Parts: sequence; C-alpha cells; structure tokens
Amino acid sequence: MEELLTAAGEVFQETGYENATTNAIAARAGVSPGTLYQFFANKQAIAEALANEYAAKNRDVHEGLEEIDVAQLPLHELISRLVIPFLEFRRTAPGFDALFTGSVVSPELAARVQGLHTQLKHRIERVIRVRSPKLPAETVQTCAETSVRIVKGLLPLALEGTRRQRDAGARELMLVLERYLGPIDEPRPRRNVGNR
Amino acid sequence: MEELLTAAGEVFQETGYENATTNAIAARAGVSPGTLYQFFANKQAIAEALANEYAAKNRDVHEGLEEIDVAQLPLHELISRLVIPFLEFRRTAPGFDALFTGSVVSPELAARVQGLHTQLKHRIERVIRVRSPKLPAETVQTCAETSVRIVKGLLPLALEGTRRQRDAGARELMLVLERYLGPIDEPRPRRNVGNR
Amino acid sequence: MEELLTAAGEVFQETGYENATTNAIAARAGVSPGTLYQFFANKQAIAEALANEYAAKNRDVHEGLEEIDVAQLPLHELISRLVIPFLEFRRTAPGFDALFTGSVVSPELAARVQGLHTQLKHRIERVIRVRSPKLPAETVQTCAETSVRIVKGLLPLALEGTRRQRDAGARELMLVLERYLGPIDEPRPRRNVGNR
Amino acid sequence: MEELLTAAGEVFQETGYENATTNAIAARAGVSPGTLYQFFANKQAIAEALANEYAAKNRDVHEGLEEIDVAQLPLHELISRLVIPFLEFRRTAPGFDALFTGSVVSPELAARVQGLHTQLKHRIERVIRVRSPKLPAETVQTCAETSVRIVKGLLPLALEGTRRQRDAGARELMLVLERYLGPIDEPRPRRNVGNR
DNA sequence: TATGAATGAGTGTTCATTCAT
DNA sequence: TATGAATGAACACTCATTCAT
Repeated sequence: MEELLTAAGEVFQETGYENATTNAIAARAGVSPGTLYQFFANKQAIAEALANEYAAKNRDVHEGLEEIDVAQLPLHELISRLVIPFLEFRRTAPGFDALFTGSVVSPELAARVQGLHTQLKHRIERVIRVRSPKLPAETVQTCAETSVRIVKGLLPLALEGTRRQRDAGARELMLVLERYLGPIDEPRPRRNVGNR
Repeated sequence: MEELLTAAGEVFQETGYENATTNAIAARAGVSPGTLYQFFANKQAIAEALANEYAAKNRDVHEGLEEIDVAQLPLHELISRLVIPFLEFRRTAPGFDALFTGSVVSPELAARVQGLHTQLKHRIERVIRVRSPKLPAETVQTCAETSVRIVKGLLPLALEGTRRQRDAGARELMLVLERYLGPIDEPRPRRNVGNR
Repeated sequence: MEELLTAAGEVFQETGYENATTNAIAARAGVSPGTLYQFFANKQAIAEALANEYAAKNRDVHEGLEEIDVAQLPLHELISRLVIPFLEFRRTAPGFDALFTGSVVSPELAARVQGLHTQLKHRIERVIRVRSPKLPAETVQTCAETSVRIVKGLLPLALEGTRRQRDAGARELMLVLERYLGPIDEPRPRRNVGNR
Repeated sequence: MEELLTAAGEVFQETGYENATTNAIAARAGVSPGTLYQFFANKQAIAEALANEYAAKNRDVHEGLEEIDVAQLPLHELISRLVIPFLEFRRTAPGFDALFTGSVVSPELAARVQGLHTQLKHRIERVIRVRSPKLPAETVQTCAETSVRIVKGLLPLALEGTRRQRDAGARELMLVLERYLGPIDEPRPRRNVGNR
C-alpha cells in the first residue's frame, strides 16, 4: 500500500527507524495494525520496501540527462545537473535519511539501504568513465565512492535550515565535488565550439 | 567506571544506541545492572558520559601540533598531521559513530554529541584563520563546517575494511580536504627556507 | 474492563496497593499485562478507576431513602437505614479499604480516594441539616466529619470476622452514632401523629 | 540503635512503610546500609522494633493516673486524662500511623502492630471494670474495643492541621467517647464530697 | 479482506540485602 | 565492628506481532 509507505516515511523521519512503532505507522496511514501486516511481514520489511521505493524514484532522477551533455558540459554545470535533481528527490523522500543514517540496523536492511548508495555510485562511475575514459577502472571506482560519501556528508547542509542556508549548503556541496573531481576531469570540447 | 563506558562503547557500536540494553552493557562490563545504575542515572546518561569522554580524548588529539607548524607547514602535510591523529582517536573510540550518527536521540544527548562536531569545527576554524588571515569570518566558518562534514562522510572509508582499504580511505579523505582547502590556503613560507 | 477492576480490587485487598503488581492483576483477570495497559494508563489509573467506581456505587447506596423519612424517622431507625446499605456496599467493594487506608499514595490518587470520604460527609451533612435545621453550619460540618470518622474507625468491626461478630460490630457502630448524634437531633414529629 | 529507629520512624512517616527504603533509613541515621543490617534482620524487623518501642512508650503514658482517680473522677475529666497524654505520645511517635494504618503488611508485623491496639484496649477495659464493676465481661470488652476504634478513627482529626483544628479535633474525640461511654458509666461518688 | 483486541517477551530501572574489606 | 559497592530478582510498562471475527 502506497499510503503505508508514505506514512512509514513520515514516521521514520520524525522518530527514527528504531523508535518508530508499527502501530504509529498504521495509525498514520489510517489503517489497523493487522492490515499493515498483510502487506509487510514485519517492521523491517516496511523499511526495505521504502528503501526500494526510494531506489526506484532515485533511478528516474537523472533521466533527463543526455549522454552528450554528460560528455561535453563543463564540469561545474554537469555537477549542477546531477546534484540539484538529487536534492529535489531527497526533499520528497521523508525518512530517507532515517534509513540512510539510521543506527545499526539488521544486515538485510543495511544491504537494501546500501543499494541506494551503490545505485548512486554506479551513476557517478558512468559519468566519470564517459568524461575521463583513460582513467584506470580502480581510480574511477574510488572517485565515485568518494563522491557519494561527500554527497552523504554534505547533504544535511543542503537540506536543513532556512531556504538561504539550504541554498548555500547546496552550493558548498557542488563546490567540494568540483574541486575534488576537477583534476581528473578531461571533458571533450564540443566540436562546433572547437571549429570557431 | 571506565569499564562500563568501554563496555557501553562496544555495545553501542554493535547494536546502536536504541537497541543497546543496559543489561547487556552491564553484562559486558562484568557487573550487575544495579551496579551500572550506581554510576549512571539512566541509559541516556551513559551515552552522555561516553560522548564527554570522547570529547575529552578528542581535545587532546592535536596537542602535539605547534602553532608554527600550523602556519608554515605545506597544506598536504598539515592535513596529515590533523587527520591521522583524529583517525587514530576514532579507532580507539568504539561506539563513537553509534552516537554520532544515531537515530533521533533525545535533545540533551543530541546536544552533547553535537559538541564533538563543534569541537572539531572550532579547531579547523583556528587553523584556517592562522593560514589565511584575510578570509572573511563567514567564509572561515563555512569552510570549517564543510571540512567537518567531509571528514564525517569519508570517515567510514578510513576506518572500515582491511588495512590496505583503510589506508586508501585515509589518503582519499586527505586528498578531498586538500583539494577543497587548497584554493583558499595562503601559507606563509618559512623564512629560513626563503633565505637560501 | 469490569473484569480488570474486579481483579484489581481483589489484589489490592490481598496485598495492598503498593505491593500489588500489575502483572498479578492482569493474571487474576485472566489477561496479559499488555491488555491491562490498553485500558489503564498505569497502575495508579487502575486505583483511580476503582475509586471512581466505588464512588459511583456509593452514590446509589441511599437512593431509596425518601426525604420525608430523613426528616421524621426516629434517629435509631434512620441510622439503620443509612448504615446498613453502606455496609452492604462495602462488602461488595473489595480493595476499598486498601485504597482508603493505603500508605502514602500519590496526591492525585489520594484526592480521588478522598472523594469517597467527602461524598459520605456531604450526605450526612444533609441529613443533619434536615433534622436539626437550627444548628450552626459549622457544627453541622463538624458532626458530619466526626460521624464519617466514626464509621471509618468502626467499619472493620462490622465487616470482619464471623457473621455474628459482624452483626455485633454493625450494631455497635450504630450505637455509637446514635449516642453521638442523639443530643443534637431534633426530629420533627409526624403531624398526623402529633395531632391526635 | 536508637538513631536508626528514630530515622525509620521519620522515613515511615514521610513515605509510608512500603515506599520507605532501607537505604534511606540508613542514610537518615547517618550510617551505611550494612550497619543497619547488623541491628535488624530486614526491613520488617525495623518496623517491628519500632512498634515495640512505641508500645513501651505507650505503656508509660498513663502512669500518672492513680487508681483512685480512675474510680472517682467525673467521666469527662477521666477521659481528658486518658486521651490527652495519649495524643501527646502520638505526637512524639512519628511513623506510628504509617505502621498503624499501613497497607496490608505481613502477618507478623500486623500482629506486632496489633499489640499496640490490644495494649490500649486492655487499659480501657481496666478503667471500665473499675468504674462499672457490674457490667458483664463481654460488654466491657466490646466497649473497650469500640472505644479504641473510635480513638483510631478520630485520631487524625486531633493530630493534623493547625493548632486550633487539632484542639477542636481532640475535643470532638473526647466528646464522642463521653457520649458513648456515659450511659454505661457508674462512678462512685467521692465519700468526702458526700459528707458536705 | 480488514480489523483491532490481545499477546507476552523483553526493557529500563529499583531496592532489599550481602560480603569482602 | 562498620562500611558501601555490588548484587539480581522483580517491577511497571512497551510494542512487534497474531488471529478470531
């Protein structure tokens, strides 16, 4: 039930995964606890389903980004085009952080949540490979992993506080990425630009 | 009791703050639950004491760093001297992360834990001010805050996995910091070096 | 749940409020502890609900007593009509005394329990005012308060022991009240009796 | 240790027997819990010893009352001479009521406490026998028992509240006793009084 | 299918009691 | 003898989960 996942996301955000009660989630969704357990085997399954939903949403986040843009956009702008939609997605995914940064949850849930991390990392790997094709595979992986960690670490800055603070946070996040990735970035110049 | 805090750190690390039981902590420390409650008023107090202990340890971490080094060392080396002792400290502080990234804890505990963040931020602010005295105060603060977040985000990379992975993680962390801070860094050259 | 209050009354009677355990009450009622807590917020709430129930029962105890009887019945008989139903009620209110004479309970519970005392006192005040309308208000209050205390003090005599002992106790209680209230009692003779 | 019993009396008064903790009693007496347990086998034993002490004190309370006074004093005055010293004693026996009216304590403690009741009853029986020697033994016992209960019931009125309230309470207590015992009282007039 | 009352194991915490010093 | 740190059984209360309806 979509209602249930939405409710779960809200409750997770408010109280954290551990402190969230299944009864509270059911109540928030306007159903009885029994109903909840007809859709989800247990509390953990709710979190897993939520993580899956977020992963799916997340997958669609960069759909608008054409291959050619990835290759030719200046790094600064490319990062904008990557980061801003991601932040937008995060703003609509309550409870994401509660799962993402939650306390030591069970291994299965951790793995599921890790999926979001991996998903993001793969996307960044692809971008780097396109722009810097000569980079050794291992370096690409490291850079992608590091980039994801940077995003994770700076995310709160870009999501919390006033509008102004959030904007500053987002800019800071993009700045860090730009400075970190700049040295390994070798964008191919647009041909028509090169002509002139 | 030091034993109890150690035990608490371990249990927090293993299960997270919420899932840790006071009886488990007591058992780990080899005492009865009653004994635990002679030292700490309640579960939260244990976490607060632990956070305090970590803060104290953390304060001592950079004692060996002379003012003159802060001013004159090449950025790369300065970062080493800052990050490596910090990583060392973190390796001896089990449960630090369970508190640092724990789910929604009580405001008091959150404040106490936040103290660790602030402590680190202040240290970095001082360093930046010494090296780049012309930087506006606000920029200094932003850079420090961002640096702390970078550290937080990349820390797991430098603490988990095999020896080799951890070393690579630590190098990556330092690399990000160097690239991020490099553009604003204006170290004064050593005079005697300049003379020759 | 009525079952639970009954069980609570019994357990309170047997062990006193302080020593009664919520688990024991639940077990006596044939339910699990969790169920108990769906009806009552905490142990104290059980006692309060029980006191309320007793207060409600107690209110109904003298319904059959007509105003005209209060005014005209000989004192001896009036006291019978007041005391005997009250004793009857007490016999069906296990745990009443455990609350009434319980050790230092919380203020709220004490107040609730005090309500039973006050209720009884008000009833007696009304009776005295009807029969001795010239008595100063303060005297009425004092007499009522004293009467309640007498009842409280002699109640065990009328409720414990063999049938014979209880009957004797009840008579003794009524005797004390009669002798205490006799001197201030000025019943109006029935008119038709007086006329002839 | 006298200190310990005094402390126990105070703590019992403040919190009731059940809620009193042995540690609190020891602390109040300025000794360690271990020391307490060298004088008393357990918490109950403290209460028993306290009851014993009170019983001993209580025994001495009416020492000043000569046989001849008992026989010849007007009832009103005799009651004064009995009640007032008793009230005085109660005022110096903190915790007496906590035991006397405490929740359902263990049978042994109840018996010990009952001793105080019995002691008082015997004293009243003797008084009644002296003044009304023709009364059947059973009646004497009943009257004594009832008198004790009256005292118990009205005691709070004579011990609590302001000075004025306590005095009024004491008077009311004596009034009830006088009215109750008056009808069975047959004091022998003083001979020398008859001469004049 | 949806309900929601019922469950009961498990939690944080207390306190009468002990015993090594 | 006096200590007081340590004990651990027991309590009030919670909540993920079940199942008769």
